[in-house]
Amino acid sequence: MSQIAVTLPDGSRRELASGATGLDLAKALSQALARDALCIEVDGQLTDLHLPLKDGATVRLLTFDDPKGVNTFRHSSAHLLAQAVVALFPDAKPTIGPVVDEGFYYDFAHPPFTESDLEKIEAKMRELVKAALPFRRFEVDQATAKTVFADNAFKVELIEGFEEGSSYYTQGDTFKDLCRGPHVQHTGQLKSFKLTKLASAYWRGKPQNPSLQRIYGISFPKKEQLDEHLARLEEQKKRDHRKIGQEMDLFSFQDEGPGFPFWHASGMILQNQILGFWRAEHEALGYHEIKTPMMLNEELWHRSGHYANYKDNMYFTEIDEQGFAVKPMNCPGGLLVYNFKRHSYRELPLKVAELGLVHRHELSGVLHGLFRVRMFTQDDAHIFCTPDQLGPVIEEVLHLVQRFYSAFGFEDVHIELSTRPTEKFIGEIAQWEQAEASLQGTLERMGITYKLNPGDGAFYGPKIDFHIKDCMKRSWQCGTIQLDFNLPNRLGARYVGPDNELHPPLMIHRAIMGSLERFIGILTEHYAGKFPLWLAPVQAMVLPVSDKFLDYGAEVVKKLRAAGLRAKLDERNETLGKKLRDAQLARVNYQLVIGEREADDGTVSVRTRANRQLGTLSVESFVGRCEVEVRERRLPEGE
RNA sequence: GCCAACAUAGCUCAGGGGUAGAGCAGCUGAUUCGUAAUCAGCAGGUCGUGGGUUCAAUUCCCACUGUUGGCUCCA
Repeated sequence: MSQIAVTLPDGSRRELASGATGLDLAKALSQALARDALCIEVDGQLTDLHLPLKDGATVRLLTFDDPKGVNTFRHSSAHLLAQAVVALFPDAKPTIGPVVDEGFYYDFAHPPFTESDLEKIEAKMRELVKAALPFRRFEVDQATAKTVFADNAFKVELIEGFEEGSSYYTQGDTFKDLCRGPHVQHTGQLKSFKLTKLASAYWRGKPQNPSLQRIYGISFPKKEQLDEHLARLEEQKKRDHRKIGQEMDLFSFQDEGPGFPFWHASGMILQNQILGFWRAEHEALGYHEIKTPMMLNEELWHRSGHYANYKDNMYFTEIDEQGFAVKPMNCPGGLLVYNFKRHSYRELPLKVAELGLVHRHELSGVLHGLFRVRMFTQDDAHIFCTPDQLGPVIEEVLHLVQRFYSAFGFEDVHIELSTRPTEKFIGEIAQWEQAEASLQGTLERMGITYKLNPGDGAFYGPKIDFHIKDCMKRSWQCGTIQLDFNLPNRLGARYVGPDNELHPPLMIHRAIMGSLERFIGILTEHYAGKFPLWLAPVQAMVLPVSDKFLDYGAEVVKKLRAAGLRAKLDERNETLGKKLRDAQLARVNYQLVIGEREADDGTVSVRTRANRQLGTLSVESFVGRCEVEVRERRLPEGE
């Protein structure tokens, strides 16, 4: 047979010479495709372009535009990295080099690398790119594979773990690496890359295994894409909430309390504004707010099951010879309040909110600004209801969550539904299925798109998680709705039904922000510290053109404060330019310049943080304008 | 917790085996200023903590504390 035919994604057929490869197909289609194609999908199987095509196959050429193409590209980049490392450090043993969300990494058995090693490795990689070494695939049986990689115990271990034979790839004459593939055509395609981080990691992630040196990198086909990526990282660094938090005096961390944030006055304004909004939203829906103690008798945590499952993350102490634990969660305390009196079915659904300060002992190495702390405020609520009420209750929470996020400008919300784990779960399967159907039905009725994670639920119930995207396209899991078939039983929660019998209520844990502290961290980076007026710690700075107008300035500030605005007077003996600059750098929403004209007319000259002149306004009309902006919780525009 | 790097003035950072430096912030004074940095002067540090080496340590070594980046992604 001298001809084969393949089907292309658009359904058309293409005839090729027998033995033609994916690359031949790409060449036949277009010059650009021959250059940009990274790998090919043949009957749903990813494979290499240099391999012959099967007659009658359905094929799809993949470029960097396809996520699978990105994967192949970055994976090949990891191999390029390994090749460079081995060339420079012949003793280094490559282990694994997978693709991750932000690029790729490769782990080597080798003493720690230094930053200057990274530069050398990058230079070697560029050399190898220039050489445009082809990737070639070889399939071998296990025994052969073991001889090929006999000098690398890690690879041998991997090979021993494989069910079938294995494959390896060469890049030029001197480098080969065990790999499932596929890979790009040649190293010349892997032009734009950057090694970003050095780290150590354990072989297979287990602390008892040898420690490996991990090198992280990122790569793109085009330099502009790399530059754009690096610019984005730069922007993220500029917006780092730890840096802005320091600049704006929002919070601090002290050696005396690692992982325990100290909230400064400006940061408390953010907290109080957010919580004011939060409370208003909850009150409107008939939530009751409670507050339970930070420390409770250890015996409660045994009964609740937290001791058994969570004690490594809890803080313990002793009071009057009794063991006590600092609460890592609010639910047991909340249930004590629920159990304090008898409840009727007529009270359900009962919605009980708690802004609970919880402490969790996180490993010292994972602490990270406000994003990972050991003490935080959960915007918790527990809803007690009957199974029949589940749908409407969930619908109300979904609306609330979306309204809440949208107030901060988070419109891109991604929702995931996690269902019963296959093993290790409590409760009846029928109960799970009813609840899952109810959650799923509600999501679908509301026309919400969501991702289903079968088996990912907690052992005590299914859950819905909310992920928000910040303006830098980073995703953050914040809100959660978790059904709990466990705790009401463990702690004996009941209500009296219409049948005058006692029944366990269905308990729902839910949070919108998750952690207030972390949410403020996210907001800080999302807004780059340029908070909307309703949140801003300092909303207006009054700037006298000279200290002759300090008295009038004080009068203006007094009026603004009387109207509920957070205003300050810059009393320093500085030039106007200096005061403007400092107010701008302090991210104050409005700069109010006052001089002779304004003092005479009772006005202020208004300049916005976005550097727009609003002209001269009477103090009253400026206040009116701000009141509207605050009431509507208007978001900053184009700053 | 583990691996690595780092810790110098309120902040950002330079320096280096022999009495510690800059810019900004602060204070004092001059200037009285119209939309992103006025000028001059002053003050400010047990160089994270503890130990060791040395005639001498902030600098070199060790430990501790804290911070930073990693520690799920499987050839």
